[in-house]
Parts: sequence; structure tokens; C-alpha cells
Amino acid sequence: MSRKRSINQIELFAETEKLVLEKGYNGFHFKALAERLGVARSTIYNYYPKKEELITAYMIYLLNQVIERIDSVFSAEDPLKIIVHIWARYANLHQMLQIMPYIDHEASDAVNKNVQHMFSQFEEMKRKLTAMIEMMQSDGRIRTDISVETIVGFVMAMVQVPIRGISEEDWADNVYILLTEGISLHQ
Amino acid sequence: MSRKRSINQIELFAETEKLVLEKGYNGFHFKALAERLGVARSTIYNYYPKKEELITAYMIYLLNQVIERIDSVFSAEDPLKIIVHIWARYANLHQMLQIMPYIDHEASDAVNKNVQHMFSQFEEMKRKLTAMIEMMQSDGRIRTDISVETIVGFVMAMVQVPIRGISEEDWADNVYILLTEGISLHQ
DNA sequence: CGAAAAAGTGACACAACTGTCATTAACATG
DNA sequence: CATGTTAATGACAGTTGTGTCACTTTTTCG
Repeated sequence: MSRKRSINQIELFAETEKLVLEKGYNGFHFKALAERLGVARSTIYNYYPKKEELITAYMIYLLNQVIERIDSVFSAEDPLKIIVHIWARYANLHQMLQIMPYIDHEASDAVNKNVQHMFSQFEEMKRKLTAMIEMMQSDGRIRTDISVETIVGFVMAMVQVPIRGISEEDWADNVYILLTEGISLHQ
Repeated sequence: MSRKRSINQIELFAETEKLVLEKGYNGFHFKALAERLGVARSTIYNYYPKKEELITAYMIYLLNQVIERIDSVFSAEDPLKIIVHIWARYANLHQMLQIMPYIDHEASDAVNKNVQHMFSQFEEMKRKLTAMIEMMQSDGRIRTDISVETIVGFVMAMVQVPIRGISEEDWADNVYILLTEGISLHQ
């Protein structure tokens, strides 16, 4: 008893990510998005009333996936190895998160709520990572002479190491080695 | 025989950086810049005809400073240590460079030329870092089982590790240790 | 003091994205 | 195949940044 939708949330998210990664936050606007989806610009307003709401909704969705994966880390034999593999798999998330500072938090109440949600997701991620590092420190697997904050920052910075000329798996294996052993030759 | 300038290049660059770091590339436009400098927007056009030219000029200026410092690295006893201290000092450069993908290279011929210049500066930086790593590899100071590209990416990623609650110097010392020895406790 | 040079400014036309809404189109159902 | 429901659309008014240019202000020097 109704007309079929010409787009869906999945397509919307997929095209949003493509656009943001290609054009940056500037290049991401409903005009460009509508062109790529092959619909009128006003159609998108039936789904999301502001671009900030769409993009934060997508980022929340991505963060949820990563957080879910991190949960499985604690029961693993080598949690750190899993983390590095998650980084390899979700390299796009990190690129998305880099545009966060550009988002107008006050664009609407919904945006503000979304951004707050993202911050709490972030805190949760950092908490989990910190707990993991502390657990490994008390196991005697990770050094304790450098603050947990710096080590967590160090582990998170790894997502920045470019994946070039090698597979996602090889990248993760190599980064894991560098992370744990460092770049020095110590015999 | 002329009127005094109410702004100069230094102020322009300083306010440009502040604006970009606070508001992102979006929030950086001549209207906002003029307000902060306390001049009319049209005044800025007497200095730079496009915001892309201003921002790329500033980035070139910053990159030059870093490259100059990297030159001094080769004669040092421990080049890597110097690099990490440069990263600590020029954390702002990295944030600035993140907006590069958003710059419209075709905004004018001058912008295009500037962007090309930046790319060559980047190549130069990467060449110098690669040469440094290779030198240290043949000295037996750095492991050779992981590609130079990945190690260079790894070293460059360090600028992302947040400096929080510690001094620039302490940050550099800690990151240097993590970089060389890794996070594991190996006895 | 008055002229010349250089810098600063306001106003205007323009271009691009935003948000809304009345209208139109598609589709499932009886 | 007529009807009700939901989705899509085009057009319009509004907002914001851009780039230009004729005009004004400041400053110096003869």
C-alpha cells in the first residue's frame, strides 16, 4: 500500500563514506550525495534532516562494530594481536573520525546527542584498550616504565601506518612485530 | 611615501594556523580570517587572491622548517632520537597536513604549483627518512626483516601519539623508547 | 600644506549549498 | 481499476562565502 523506496540506509551509508573519503568533509553535502545516489536532493531530507545527522549516525554505526569486535579481545590469547587486526580491517573508521572536529555539534539537538554518543563510545574504546594494556602489564607482558596513556596512544597511532604494497594480513603481522619488539635490532 | 600595512605575513600565517586547527578546513575562510585580524575581508585579497594560495604558502613554509631540521639528523649520533624530537616540536604540522586532501588543487595555477611543491617536499622528507633508516639498517641498528616503507610509515605515525599530561621532552623520550624497544617486556 | 603612492574598505553581482513544501508518482489492496 | 498511503520531486526563498573594483584613508616627502 505504498511506494517502494528508491534508496535505503545501507546505500546511504556506503555513499556517505565514499564521498567523505574522496572529497573530505567539505565535499560531502546533500547535493553531491543525491547525484551519486541518482535521486533528487530533497529525497535525502526524508531520511536525514541534516548532513551532520547522517554522518554522525554512520560514524556511530561504525564505532559500534569496532567496539563489538574489541569485546572479543579479552578472552583471546594475545589481545594485542587482535587489536592490530581490527585496525587493519577498520582503517576507514580512522579516516572518518578525522573529520569529527569539523562537524558542527550545534547543528541540531539530534546532532548534539549523536556527538555525545560518539564521545562516550570513544571513551569506552579507550577504557577497553586501557584495561587490556593494564591486564597485560600485570601479566608481565607489557612494560610498566611508560604511562598507560602513552602506550594506549601509541597503539592507537598504529592505524596511521599506511597499508601499501602488502596485504591487510601482512600489514597487521608486521605492525604487531614493530609494536611489541620495536624497530631496533636487539640481540 | 605610502600607508603602513595593518597586517603582515607573519600575522596572516599565525591566524591561518589557529583558524585551521580550531575550525578545520571548512571553518577557514577569508570572512572568518578577516574578523580575527580586525581588517576588512577585501584587505586579505591584497595579500593572497585565494584562500588555497594562502594556506599552501603557509604549509610550504612549515615544511621547509621541518626539512631543514631533518638535514641536521645525518651527522647526529642517534638520528632517530632527533626525528622524534622534531615530531614533538612540529605536532602542528601534522595536523595541518591532514587537510591537504581537501584543498582544491585546481583553484588556480599558483595553487597547483604550490601543491606540487608540497608533494616534492613530502617526497624529499620521505627520501631523507628512508635514507636514514637504511643507513641505520646497514649499521646493524635497525631490523631488516620488515620493509623500509613500513618502518618509515611507523616512524611517521608517531606524530599522532597525543602529548598529554607530560612535557614535550618527556613525550619524545618515551616515544623514542617505544619506537626502538617496543611495548613488550623482553628479558 | 598638497600631491603621489600604497593600503584599506564597502558594496555589488555571483555562485553554491540549505531547508521546506505543495505537488506528483508509484504501488499494494480490495 | 479506483483508492489510499507513502515516497520522490522540483521549485523557491534564504544563507553564506567569493571575487572585484571604484573610492577613501593614511602616510611620506618636497
